[in-house]
Amino acid sequence: MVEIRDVMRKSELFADLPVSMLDRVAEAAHYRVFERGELAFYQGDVAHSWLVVGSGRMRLVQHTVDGKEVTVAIFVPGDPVGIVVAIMGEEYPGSAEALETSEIIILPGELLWQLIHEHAALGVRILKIVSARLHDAYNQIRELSAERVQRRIARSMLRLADKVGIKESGGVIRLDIPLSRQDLAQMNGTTLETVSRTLAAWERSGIVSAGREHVTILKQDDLVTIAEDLFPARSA
Amino acid sequence: MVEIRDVMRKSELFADLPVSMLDRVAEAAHYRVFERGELAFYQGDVAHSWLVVGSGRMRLVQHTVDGKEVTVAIFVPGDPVGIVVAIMGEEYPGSAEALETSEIIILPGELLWQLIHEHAALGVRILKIVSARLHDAYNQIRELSAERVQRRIARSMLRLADKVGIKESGGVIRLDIPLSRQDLAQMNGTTLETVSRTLAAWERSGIVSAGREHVTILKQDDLVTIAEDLFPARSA
DNA sequence: CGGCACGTTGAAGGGCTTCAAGCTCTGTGG
DNA sequence: CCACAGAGCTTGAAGCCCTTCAACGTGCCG
Repeated sequence: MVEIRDVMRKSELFADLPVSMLDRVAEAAHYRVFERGELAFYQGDVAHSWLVVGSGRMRLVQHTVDGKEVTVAIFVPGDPVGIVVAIMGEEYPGSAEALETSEIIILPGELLWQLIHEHAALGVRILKIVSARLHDAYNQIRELSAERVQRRIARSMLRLADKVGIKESGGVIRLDIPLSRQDLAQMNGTTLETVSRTLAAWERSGIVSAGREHVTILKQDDLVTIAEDLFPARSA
Repeated sequence: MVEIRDVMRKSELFADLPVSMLDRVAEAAHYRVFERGELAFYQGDVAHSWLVVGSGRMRLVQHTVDGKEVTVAIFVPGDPVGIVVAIMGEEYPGSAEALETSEIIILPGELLWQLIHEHAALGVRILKIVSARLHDAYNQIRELSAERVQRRIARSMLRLADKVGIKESGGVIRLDIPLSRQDLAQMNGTTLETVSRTLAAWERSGIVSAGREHVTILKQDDLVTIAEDLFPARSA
């Protein structure tokens, strides 16, 4: 079980803030474990509280009118989730779902409102985080608008490598997250069949090694080439 | 020519803030006119300053590796542009381009940094704006991931109606912006030909009236139906 | 060891892109 | 004032990337 203070110390959000402030946050914190597939909050609900991921992974998922699901963001330990809407009392922009068993710290939005007014540096810290997410979102919009599926999948895997990649010997990077074809499809606006075919092709080329809900990057450079380079979608 | 104080009063960002603060902002402000197609800042540049749109329209555009352009956001008078990255001194997430002759107020990022620390409410105000944009971006990601071109175009036109729509008699809404097929294509991740064909179909159904760089919504309800409803992409 | 979720592979088809050719406005200079 | 150039737009045709449907493996777990 994670320690609340420990999570805060390691989080970009709270690191180096006055101890008195951390005390007040820790005091207001609740702790809960979410199992895989459980939702911590629901798209459209009015946000009174927000989360910090203690351990595990969560994703922010949006539902379309015709029942599809789209993953718009992934969160790892230390990341705040739903923080801005909780400050304002607005609606959650998506549902928060645990990708695996996750320890979550639940905090009231109101407290944050007070703390920001007392300590503007905290506001700047939050701005920085939200700004980075907006940046990511814009990049994702560009990719979805203009790029082929294969390239989008390559990019998302490289992003995942940054977030949850574990480096092993020989430049091999294991993605430490349960990652089904369906998950990759939802992150890239495609179907599980297309992901399956793409991964199979990459596997034949020795670029990745893919198992059940699990992917390992063998040749990162080749993946970067696919993601960045300019070849008009030839099949591998 | 717009008055700086006037723009600030009407802007969501500054409205109701202390006069002393507005004074300091106005003092640091520069004024410049950008003609259609001119860029106010460039994707990837380090941000030292940010903008407020005084009059006209600007868009944030990203460039892909293979030379395509993608519009990720549109800004109208009162909107701040590049504000968060300017506070932090990070890189602009895209280039800011004038869609028509626009009066722009240019402000240093550093000043904002100081003001936030003196007056936390300003930070909250910025947070609110950025949060709304992130929300928009997530919605756009969902649409691009899971929805057909026709529906995306319908949605973007409804959004534009909110932003720059001028209501005329009989529920008719004129989009007050130079809007070419190419522009609509770049906002929706498609091609100008597809946009042309879609608009032509809608025109035949009497839903819109489209001219050279100009669109008017005749039947908003029908457009909402296309954007929200669940019909499997039948052609009009 | 059977059930079920995850994954693979094939085949068909369609929405969109791409390429191409020609049209129609709008502004401009002779 | 008119012609012309060029940007914006239309329309057709070809084709392909990707989705969709379908059937069948495969591995995990109770």
